Amino acid sequence: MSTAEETAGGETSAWGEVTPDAARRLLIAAVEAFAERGYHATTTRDIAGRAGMSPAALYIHYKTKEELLHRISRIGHEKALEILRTAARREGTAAERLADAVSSFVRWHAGGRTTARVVQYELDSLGPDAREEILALRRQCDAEVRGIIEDGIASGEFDVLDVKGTTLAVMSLCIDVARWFNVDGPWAPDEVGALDADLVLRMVGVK
Amino acid sequence: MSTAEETAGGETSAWGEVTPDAARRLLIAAVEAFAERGYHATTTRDIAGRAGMSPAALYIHYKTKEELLHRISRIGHEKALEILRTAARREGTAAERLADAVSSFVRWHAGGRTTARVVQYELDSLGPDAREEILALRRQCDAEVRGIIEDGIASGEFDVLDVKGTTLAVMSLCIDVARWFNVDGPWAPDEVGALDADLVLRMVGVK
DNA sequence: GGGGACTCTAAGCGCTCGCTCACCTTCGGC
DNA sequence: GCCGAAGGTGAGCGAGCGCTTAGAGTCCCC
Repeated sequence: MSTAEETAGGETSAWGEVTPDAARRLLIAAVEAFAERGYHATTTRDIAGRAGMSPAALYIHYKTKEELLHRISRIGHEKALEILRTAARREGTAAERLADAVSSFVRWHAGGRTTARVVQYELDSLGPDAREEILALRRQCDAEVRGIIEDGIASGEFDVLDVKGTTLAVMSLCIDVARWFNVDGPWAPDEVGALDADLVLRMVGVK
Repeated sequence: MSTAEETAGGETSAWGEVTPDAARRLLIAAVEAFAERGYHATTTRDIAGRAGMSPAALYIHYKTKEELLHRISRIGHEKALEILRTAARREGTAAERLADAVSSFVRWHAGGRTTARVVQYELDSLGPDAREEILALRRQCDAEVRGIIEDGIASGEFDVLDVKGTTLAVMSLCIDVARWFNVDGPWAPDEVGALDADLVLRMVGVK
């Protein structure tokens, strides 16, 4: 049960808010199809077929194919933001919070690679308005990470030359996991999370 | 340095080997179109139009639209490999060679973002045979970076826990530049290259 | 048990896609 | 000055696209 299980791993919880059931099945089918082939190469017939429905059924629940991508992007970014926000606001030193943020964010990208891939790489397929809405969420994600780094500098824990650039690099490390991570590869999401957390701490001058 | 210059920056040199002139113009037009809209969202009419030709002219020089992507991917990966190989084989300490590799590789991704975007993110749009050929080049790129890191460990310069994971992280940092870099943004390619080189040296435990 | 809301389907519309084909130029060699 | 190759065009083919529509099945409330 590769696909269903992978999607179930940490993602169905996020799709739980999507109702009714048929709409959720279509959305999950769309995530899988977009992740595999890309938004433009995916046909509405393919999405409906994966959900076990006729092509027309899609349009009962969604106005257009783009609305599916929009919904997926928004829910995915909200989940990403929640992950980072949780890590940023917990108790602990800046180093602990940064390591927590990176490892959980990386775990999300690795374990939910299907969703993460769509969320991170299909943004440009959205129309201008939808893209701007999603970009605002993305800036909030950046801000959470930057906040932790600034805290660490203020407390003297971190030694950082360029806050904005280092923040971008941290995000790069996390997001790029969605590009290369392979479920059948040698790593478990936990391992990549721990490894990248260690590397990020080195980047900010801890140890 | 708009599109023409950006393309000229480090890329037309690479396209110089493409002849005749019309074939090169089509190829450059395809790079721009693929980078802007993605492979599947780009039409052959758009490519031909950008090159100032009729839609049919494309098929005099290329058998299919996919052949264009294949050619772009191969030439781009060969250029990337050449950049990394040059840095890996120069004189100097492992730290100097790693910093050189990262900064020049990042400069290529930032300055030639148009090409790099196609090369790094449109791989899955190729057919199985072509993809496998390109993946072989990509593995060679990884190997060059891993080689430098292993040299640094052997010489005692670097302190690295996981060679394979650290190599992947270094590549992530470089490649992801193609996703976020904006020509009109606050950074010059040189600056990003220097910043990321510094961060990578921290990751391998130098300083 | 009849009516309305909701869900889904079969069929297909209009359009654009990748690609082809018949034909037209341009030009160097003799 | 004629000829064949090379490089180009306008028109258009078959296919598949996103999406619509007319109508059938199902369920719940009265």
